[in-house]
Amino acid sequence: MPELPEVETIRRGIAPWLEGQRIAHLELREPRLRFGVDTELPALLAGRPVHTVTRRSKYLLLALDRGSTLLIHLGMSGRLHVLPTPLPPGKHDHYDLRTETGALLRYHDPRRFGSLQLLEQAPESSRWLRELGPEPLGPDFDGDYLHARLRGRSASIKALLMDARIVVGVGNIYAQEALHAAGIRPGRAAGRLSRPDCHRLVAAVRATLAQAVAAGGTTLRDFSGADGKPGYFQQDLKVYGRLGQPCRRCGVPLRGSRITGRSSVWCAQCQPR
DNA sequence: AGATTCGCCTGAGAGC
DNA sequence: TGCTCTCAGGCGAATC
Repeated sequence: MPELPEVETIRRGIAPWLEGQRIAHLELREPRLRFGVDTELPALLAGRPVHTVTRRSKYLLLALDRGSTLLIHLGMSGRLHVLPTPLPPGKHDHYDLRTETGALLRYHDPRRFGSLQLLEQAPESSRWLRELGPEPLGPDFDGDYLHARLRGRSASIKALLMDARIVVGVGNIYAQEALHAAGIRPGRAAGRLSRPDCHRLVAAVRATLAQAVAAGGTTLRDFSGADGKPGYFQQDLKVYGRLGQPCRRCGVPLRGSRITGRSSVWCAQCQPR
């Protein structure tokens, strides 16, 4: 389930194979991804250069010529692998992107929640990116900003931490981890967080994500990097998926609940309010 | 406007 | 063994 660290891991893995190369061919075997992939895309992409591979939120942006951008989202089960040698496509291998130097990128996505779209406009003003909040590891995400955005909001802090309009890239795993690290209960009303709470939480979000990026992401079931290797942040998880097990910090059994439809685990002792 | 739920998907695991 | 049920979740759309 790719969140920011997993997408960043993929970006770092594929960028050296794509930047400065030309697209030879897109083989689109299954256009029924999210929103439906334009079946004209192979014709539109053939022969075009890839200048840069960047990330915004959980999107990968391949900057092409003429101001176009190929926008890739991995949904929650998407994987992009660089294949050292061509292999016959398997089930759920929905597209291949081949460069003129022969690099082969293969997209695999059992749940098909991912998307592939060609933008002809500046990506940051597209409907997909324009409403997004700041990058959690960037300079605009700080305690004062978060405090201002949470003021007056009655929804849980966990729900708003996962709201991409407030801050991007934080999904269910890292929201739970950051809240544990900051000592804040996930179900607490966001508007009731003090300014120091917000500073602590921002520091925890940044530290958690940075550690996860350094570890190559979290591999639970199906995530792996562009080289096919799994991440290893899962061994550092303090609360996610550990309902009933002892808190790694204090030993008390971890509690769980459902917050806006998503499972949440926390420590009643380390996260008092 | 804000809060919450639904729907899109398939695979894994539990229970019978 | 094999069926059915539940859960997982990013995120846009729909609903409350």
